[in-house]
Amino acid sequence: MDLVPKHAGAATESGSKDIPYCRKQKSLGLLCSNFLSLYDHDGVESIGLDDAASKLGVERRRIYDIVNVLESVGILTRKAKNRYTWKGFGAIPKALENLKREGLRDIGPAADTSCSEKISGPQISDDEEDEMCSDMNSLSQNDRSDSSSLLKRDSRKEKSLGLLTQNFVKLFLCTDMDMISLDDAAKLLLGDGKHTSMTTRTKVRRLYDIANVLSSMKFIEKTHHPETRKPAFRWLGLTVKPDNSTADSLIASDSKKRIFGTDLTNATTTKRLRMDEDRFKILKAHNQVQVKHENENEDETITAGKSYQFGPFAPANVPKVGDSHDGEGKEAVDWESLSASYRPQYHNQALKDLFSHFVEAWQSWYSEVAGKGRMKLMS
DNA sequence: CATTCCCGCCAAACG
DNA sequence: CGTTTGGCGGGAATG
Repeated sequence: MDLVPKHAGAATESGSKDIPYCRKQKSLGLLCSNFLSLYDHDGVESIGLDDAASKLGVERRRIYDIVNVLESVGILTRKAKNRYTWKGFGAIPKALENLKREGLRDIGPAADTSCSEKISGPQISDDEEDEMCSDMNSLSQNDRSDSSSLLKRDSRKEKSLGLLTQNFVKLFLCTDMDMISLDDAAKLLLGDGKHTSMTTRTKVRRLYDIANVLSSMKFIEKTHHPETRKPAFRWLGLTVKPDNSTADSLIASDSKKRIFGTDLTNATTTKRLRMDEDRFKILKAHNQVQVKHENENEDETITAGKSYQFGPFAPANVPKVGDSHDGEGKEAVDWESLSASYRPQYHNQALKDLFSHFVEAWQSWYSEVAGKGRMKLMS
């Protein structure tokens, strides 16, 4: 067997018409769609990375990328080495809820004792991973007291694609700005306050990756900032409100009502928060970003006029039953481009069916959720 | 030229 | 030690 065909360059004959080599055919976004379509079936519960890689015809490395971001949104969970557990789209709401809560918690506390608190140096914070289950994290703080070990903190997890994804999403869920450019996001989520060098470049690269995946799931969508012609992303997914009545879950938990309530007028200086949120605060102060209040303030339920009517997600059609012929308009999704460029090799045409299934599944899932009236759409 | 972002080297993190 | 995970950045493809 030979290794990967290396990259394009010049299509060295090699039979077959010609492989123009379209970059889009290999994008993470498309791969994500395929991945989702492939595993969103009834019997699926466990997913093997090798299996996924070979079935999707991609290198292992790519699977890690996909899986990491999907896990950040709750669709998957790492079960064991080489093994992931499929949780399904139904797990998304809960995951987002947690992310939002987490995000607000990190930003909320405006209480600051003194005004001079130079938060520099070691970010002791270690983002706990939350999640209700799994997490046998023992407090093994076997530190040798002193004894070197200065540079090298963070077990590396802090730079993970997964965390970046979560923070990126938090930005949308916990902020008032619903249009963010990757560049800004990179600056905001920058875990450092100085080395503004190539670190940002790399971060942006990662954000592009993440954005592609999230876009394929219709969590976000690329747009252009009104004023500036700069490209930015807008959140399409749904947002959940923290608490609500409807006794349903165990544990009272109830009201945390005043979570970061107070008000946005607090000009108090920030305190110490997550390294990333830290930067966020600063930028927030400079710009006019304000944290999102779960207040029922203008519920401007999406103006029914654009393509995304009620469906945060909901791909193409769907509105209701029947009507298989969408009347143009509503550019809908790009199933077109997707189907237009499947895989270069391997005559895979079953994907079309898979896509259909995917859409269908998502739809039913969505209506189920909507029926519960447990979440609320926001823009 | 600038933006997007794929590829895969190679090092941490496990067994 | 081998294997699994996955940062990280070059630089090609695209706009």
